[in-house]
Amino acid sequence: MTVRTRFAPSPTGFLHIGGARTALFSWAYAKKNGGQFILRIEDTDLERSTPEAVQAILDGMQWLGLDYDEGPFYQMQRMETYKKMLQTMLDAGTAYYCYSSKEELEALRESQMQQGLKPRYDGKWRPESGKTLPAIPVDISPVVRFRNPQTGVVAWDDLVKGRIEIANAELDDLIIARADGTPTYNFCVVVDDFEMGITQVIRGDDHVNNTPRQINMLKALGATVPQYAHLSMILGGDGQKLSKRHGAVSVMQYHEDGYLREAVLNYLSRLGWSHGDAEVFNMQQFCEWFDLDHITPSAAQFNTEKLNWLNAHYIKEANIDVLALDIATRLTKLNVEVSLQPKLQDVLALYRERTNNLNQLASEVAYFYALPKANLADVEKHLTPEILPVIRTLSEKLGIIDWTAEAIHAEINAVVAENQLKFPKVAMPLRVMLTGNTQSPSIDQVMALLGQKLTLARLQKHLI
RNA sequence: GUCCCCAUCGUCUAGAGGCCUAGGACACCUCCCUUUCACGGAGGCGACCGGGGUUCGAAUCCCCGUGGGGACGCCA
Repeated sequence: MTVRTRFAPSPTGFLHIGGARTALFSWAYAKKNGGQFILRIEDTDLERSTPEAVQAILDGMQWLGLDYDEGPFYQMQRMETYKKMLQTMLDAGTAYYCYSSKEELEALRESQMQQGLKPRYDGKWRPESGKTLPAIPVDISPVVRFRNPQTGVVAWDDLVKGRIEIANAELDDLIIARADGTPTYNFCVVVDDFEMGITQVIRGDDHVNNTPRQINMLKALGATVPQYAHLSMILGGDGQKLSKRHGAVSVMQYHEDGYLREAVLNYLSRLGWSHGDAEVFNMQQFCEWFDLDHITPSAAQFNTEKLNWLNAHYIKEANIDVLALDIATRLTKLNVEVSLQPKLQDVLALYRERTNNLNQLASEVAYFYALPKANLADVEKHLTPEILPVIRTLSEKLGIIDWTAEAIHAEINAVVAENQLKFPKVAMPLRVMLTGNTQSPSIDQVMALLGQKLTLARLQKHLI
């Protein structure tokens, strides 16, 4: 049987890091096994689903390069199918109408909680042989409930967590269609996973408790039960759960914040999954290696430091033209217009090894295209009255040489020797004057790249 | 409260009874390189939650604690 996996987010917000990892693992599992990966938008919650969120999820998937073979399917467009299935179950007696009001159920829940019981439906409207159902109230439109078995156990061999068994006695008759007739999550999932022929359901840990109910419904429908793999959650850097209020961040935010998709992908791959000592690998390699056997069942904490390290690695490895395109965009956001000279690719070649972030890289190279403003403390510290004459002499000599890093280096060396100075004594003021910074690559290389004209002009400004 | 899940360095993890005086990676520290800051190179610090079993032998298996997390919606 060919492998078919799916990613089924609800469009109530952006694609966050946990969802992205779930999608990544499902995607990789399909790729690894030559199967299909399906995207399904679970938008049956009219209250909270938004088209913006749908778009945000699609954008996130695209940025990460998680392409799907089928979909996106939208559950709201599949109502006919759900209604048909609902009727089938009603006819078969595996589902029934329930006229209990919300208030009634609320009261029930409360009293059960007080008694220290697990809150659950009391089965008031559950048809039973020999049982007389209450009179149907006229003012209540009914919900539909699944008639869950009351005895025995539901068990499955979770591909991540191992065997899990739950007594049916722990389960109650869940609502599968609301009073307005729309089906609920647990029912749609079951119908879709069944009809879409999903073979492995890879999803978040928080669905473990839904699994036994879904298995029971699948069985009631006569469907083959897929395999399940429940991924543990990703905790924030502080070890706390991620939520809208606490640290949950859109994957697109990582793009904004200067991360390369390759770094995010590689990082996410290693969160909860491993392949021996392998740390750095691309997605092709990942798809070859990926398996469910090496997923950790415990929760993982997000660690920005390691992401940064991977980001540094991928910045070094990136195709220089692709990198230049990205950095040019970021420079534009900094109101810096990239000119033809010096070539951005050359600048990046000199700078890319020194950073772990694209935004940082952009701001570090900005001075090539816009006049830098050195901070006062640096100016005072390095542009001393003693050194300025030396720089002036150097500046004059620089005006008449071949503009190569070697020649520049030789000139600096010459003045350093003449004045019996140390190299940094001259290099530092040059840095401040030319880059506005006290940190840069070799100053001779910077000057070579900046060009003779710009270099002399910037020096001149400080020598007046 | 009830049910379910989890537990190796600060963090991500390797580990399927002897290969473990527990390996790798990030971070941290030291040194080297050096034209500043990085990069890079070489070292270092650092963990099997506790207690009982099982076994010749347990990080690995079992039980009990403890701690953490999840679920208990006409949300997904």
